[in-house]
Amino acid sequence: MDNTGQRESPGRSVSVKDVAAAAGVSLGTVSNVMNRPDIVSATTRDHVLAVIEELGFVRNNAARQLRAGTNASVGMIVLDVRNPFFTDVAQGVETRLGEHRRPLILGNSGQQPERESMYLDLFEEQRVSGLLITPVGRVLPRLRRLRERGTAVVVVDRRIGSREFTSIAVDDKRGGRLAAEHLVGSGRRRIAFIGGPHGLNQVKHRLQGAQEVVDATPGVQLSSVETATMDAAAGSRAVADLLALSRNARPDALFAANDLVALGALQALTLASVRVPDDVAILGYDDIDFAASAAIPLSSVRQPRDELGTLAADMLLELIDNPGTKVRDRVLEPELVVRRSTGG
Amino acid sequence: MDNTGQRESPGRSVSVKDVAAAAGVSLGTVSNVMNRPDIVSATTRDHVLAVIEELGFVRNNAARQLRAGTNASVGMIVLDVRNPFFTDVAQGVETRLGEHRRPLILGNSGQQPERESMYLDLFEEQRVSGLLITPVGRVLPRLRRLRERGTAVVVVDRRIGSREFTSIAVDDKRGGRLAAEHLVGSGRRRIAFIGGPHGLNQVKHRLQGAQEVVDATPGVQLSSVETATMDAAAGSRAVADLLALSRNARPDALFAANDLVALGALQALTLASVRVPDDVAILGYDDIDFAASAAIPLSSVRQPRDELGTLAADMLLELIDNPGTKVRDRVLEPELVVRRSTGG
DNA sequence: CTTGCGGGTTGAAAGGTTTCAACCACGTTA
DNA sequence: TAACGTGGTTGAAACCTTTCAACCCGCAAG
Repeated sequence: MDNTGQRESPGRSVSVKDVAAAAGVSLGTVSNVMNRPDIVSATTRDHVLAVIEELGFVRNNAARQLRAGTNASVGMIVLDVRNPFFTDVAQGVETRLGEHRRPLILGNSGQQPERESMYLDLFEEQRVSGLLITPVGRVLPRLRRLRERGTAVVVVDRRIGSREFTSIAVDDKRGGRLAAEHLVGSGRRRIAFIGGPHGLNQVKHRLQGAQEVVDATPGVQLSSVETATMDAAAGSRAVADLLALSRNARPDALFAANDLVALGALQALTLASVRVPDDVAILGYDDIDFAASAAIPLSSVRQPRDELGTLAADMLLELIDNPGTKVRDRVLEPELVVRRSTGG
Repeated sequence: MDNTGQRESPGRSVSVKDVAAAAGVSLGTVSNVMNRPDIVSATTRDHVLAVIEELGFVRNNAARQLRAGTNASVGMIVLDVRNPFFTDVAQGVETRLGEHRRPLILGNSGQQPERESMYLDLFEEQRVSGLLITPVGRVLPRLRRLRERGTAVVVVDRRIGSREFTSIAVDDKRGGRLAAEHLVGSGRRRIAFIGGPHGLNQVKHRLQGAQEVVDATPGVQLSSVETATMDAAAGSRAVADLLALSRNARPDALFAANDLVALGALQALTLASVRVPDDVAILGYDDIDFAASAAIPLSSVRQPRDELGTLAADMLLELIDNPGTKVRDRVLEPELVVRRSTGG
């Protein structure tokens, strides 16, 4: 009550009880000041607030959550924080959630199921009120359980086949078709797809879309190099493999499953003095900001990533506020952006 | 006890009490199974684990934390998630923490003091065991309070003048000198620094370093365009301003406070048909992965970002395990990477 | 036969908040 | 004058886990 504040003993921290004592009110009143300021008289309210400030009281969230049973935070598990596509999406989510005073807790699976699982544990134990996830491993049972517990779940950038969970994604098959049509249309005949693992739906569908177009066009062939991850290094390695092929077996176009892979491929090709787009065209996916400023500006299939983020957040908020909302499955359209790497 | 598991009522979730009842043991034993498995007999342990699994019990972290008084999580507040430099650092931190089974909760201030403050509130209420922060606003008092409460604090990528907090950073003044020396050495005479706000120490020191070199070299002048943020858009805008200058007042070299700004500047110059590096040289900072693959590969002052991340994590862990550790102030050395944008 | 010991287990307290029924003081209405 | 609201405030219960002293039981030592 009369200590000088500064030298707070590091052991125990100030609790509502201390505040109540110092302010000469009951414990419940202090709580009311923080949670329903309107029902407490102006004078006591101001007084209590002053005491709180003076004592440096900070509510213990664990206790609050335990009693109240709710946690405002939302968890998000992304595939790869180092991929600007995901940070852009996360950014969109974060700002929208921020408007509703909900913190976003970001977890990075890095495409590893174990890490994804670790973050699921964390969020589940934490009882977050909502979860946004771009799944890697077999997480459907976990998600079901989460939802049974009352956690809102939105699957991002991937369509869960069984319309079981609300999801938002960009039409990957369509993106694959756009890509292939463009490459074929500009005269390419031997297309190589680079990306992986094929277990990821994003990858699979983009490849499928391309395959459809190729199948429908005589004289064009599509091969595929499966990678373990989707970063620039993987792109470079894939190109190394392709360059090992005999000259006329080599592809004349690369379709990369994302821009990082494409940029890696571009670098490797340049290093090997292969001319882009003359000898080989390159087409990426996502249209991250860096695609436009690449050595050879990169053509890419653009995903509306801001929209993806804000819409995902909106759907999640809706689901949190109104758990009865029925499952929705929004699909956004990708868009082809032609630049120099494909001869634009 | 005999419900089919699947149709768990969505209201109340399974608690230790339920597990204890179902397993026919006491509540304390269940807790022991989870926290000190070694002291409980193998048979009961296995049995309890089986029941846990069957009932889908997930410990309530709020209650655990309240009672145990500890939270394994570590919070980190970065300046800008969309800047690959920071995600690279965060990545390093995350993997190192992961090895110690500590989750990392990432908050993004986006260079906005209010958001920084919001995340500080969050982490403080959450009673995280450690905090990594690249500060924007005036947060010293907050940090002091945090530490008084027993939270380990490490300041990242910025040196707090008063050796009050453990910190790790890269020598920004040195970086500024390296940059200026290189530009001056390759014959440039009118250098413009782009970045901001100058309130950020990173920015200020890089500018100071450059200034020192310029001051020591007759015939060379340094001007500065202050920006509100440090993204590509800011770089483009700054260039627009510079291009408005009369032809012979224009700088012949740009030193950007980070690579994003540099890339933005590069794009704007290209668009305006200014030749890089012939008419204007550009030098960035950070050496993010995309610098090398830019249209004109970007020279840059490289910061050892992986090291920054892992060392920061190490220092924090040390501080958590051993709160008495005395304040340290590590400074890493930047390194100049010359590429084509400065005529390499 | 008693005592001591040690591995397992139990039961209850404790932790800090929110919530809610009860209560109070003080006008207002019948 | 009695009954009734009403705006504020109170006190205790409840949330779910961890922790720790106490206890139990079987066995070895004295």
